[in-house]
Amino acid sequence: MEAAISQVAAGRSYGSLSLREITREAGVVPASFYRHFKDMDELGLALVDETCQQLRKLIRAARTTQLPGDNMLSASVSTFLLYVNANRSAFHFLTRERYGGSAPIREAIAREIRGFVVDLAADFAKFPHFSQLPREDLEMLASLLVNTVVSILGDLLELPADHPDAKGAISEKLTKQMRVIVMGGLAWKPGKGLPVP
Amino acid sequence: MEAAISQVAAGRSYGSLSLREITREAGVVPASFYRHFKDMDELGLALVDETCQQLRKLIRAARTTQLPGDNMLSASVSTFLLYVNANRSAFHFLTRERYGGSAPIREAIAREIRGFVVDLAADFAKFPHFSQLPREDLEMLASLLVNTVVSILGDLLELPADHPDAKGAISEKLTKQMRVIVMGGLAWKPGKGLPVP
DNA sequence: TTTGTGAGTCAACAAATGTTTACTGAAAAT
DNA sequence: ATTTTCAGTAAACATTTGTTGACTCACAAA
Repeated sequence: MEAAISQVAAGRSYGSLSLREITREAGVVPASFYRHFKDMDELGLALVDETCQQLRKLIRAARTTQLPGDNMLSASVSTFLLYVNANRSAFHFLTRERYGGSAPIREAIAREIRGFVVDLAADFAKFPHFSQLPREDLEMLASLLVNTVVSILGDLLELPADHPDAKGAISEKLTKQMRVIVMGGLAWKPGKGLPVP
Repeated sequence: MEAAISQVAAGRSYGSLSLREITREAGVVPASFYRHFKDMDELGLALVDETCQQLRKLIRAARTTQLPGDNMLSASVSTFLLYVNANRSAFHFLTRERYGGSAPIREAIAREIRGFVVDLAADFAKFPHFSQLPREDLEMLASLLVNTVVSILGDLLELPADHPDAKGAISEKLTKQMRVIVMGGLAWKPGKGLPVP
């Protein structure tokens, strides 16, 4: 699994990796692959599972620690970006395979993201200001936030691993964008988007 | 080129396509490939160029036609989604290769997106309300919008080609998200994101 | 102590792949 | 009318690939 993920982090797409390349990098004979996975697809799904499990752990930890406050946004952003830097290859894998992978892999990742969105919407509902909004609107706001983070994540991973000033600019940009979304969300009134004939 | 793009639209990633598969689908012998491209990389870049050129044409047309107004957002969203449906395979290619492709392909697509962002920021600057903001903030808002559209586009393309009600939901969601961003942008004041020690 | 089992090796296989070289014919340029 | 160019073909090549079956061997279970 490490061999596969490191190849992906090095710029290859998972679908173009050959079984033999992976076993070669793992220092093992090709036939050994079948002792662990029946398929390349199975390996891919295992990788999605593992990386998402790690990520969920982080989110859960952040959710219990974080308390609402003034600089909540920039604090969350910087802890998130720190975590990303500590796990670049995992995020590389998820980012590249989110749309680039095979159908089952894409579905698995989409499921995870949908899960994050639902959880985040539930968090929003705890704020008095948002508690009145219908679940649909909360999820629309949550997915806007998540998509923004994911987009910026993609840009971040395209940078070489050590490029501190560009990273600073990106983190600042993400914070601003989240602030825009939050302000827009606070101004949001439900029912304005109904189809008008 | 059509052969390659249709394979990608069918769910394969470009990097996993073989030269022979492409010539086979094109109804041509493998050696003929070299009459047109020296490399698979060259084909890939040609595909990026072509699809982006088409897209730029649409944007330019929309920019001269569209006039600011009440339902500007939902109008732009629905024309855009119509165009996407008329060119699904091109967008499939761009979406899948944006992060999944080889380095030169990713760079080419990133360049195009940056171009869109800059153009959109220039459009924003024409509105009296935005004309005061620094270019950096305008681009931050523009990229927020573009990233949101691109994210939703990814979700849309995962749906089967004919699924009208889900498409309606997605278009409604995108319109709402853009409205949130615009409202947040209107409330935005520059200089609040400065580093506070 | 015997027996299983998990993880690995070796050798082999047909199939598929990228690339080259020499050849063909139609259409365009001269 | 002749020549050049363009796009295609045919055959061959050395590699690489996925997968298999028969084997070893350490170590845990019985």
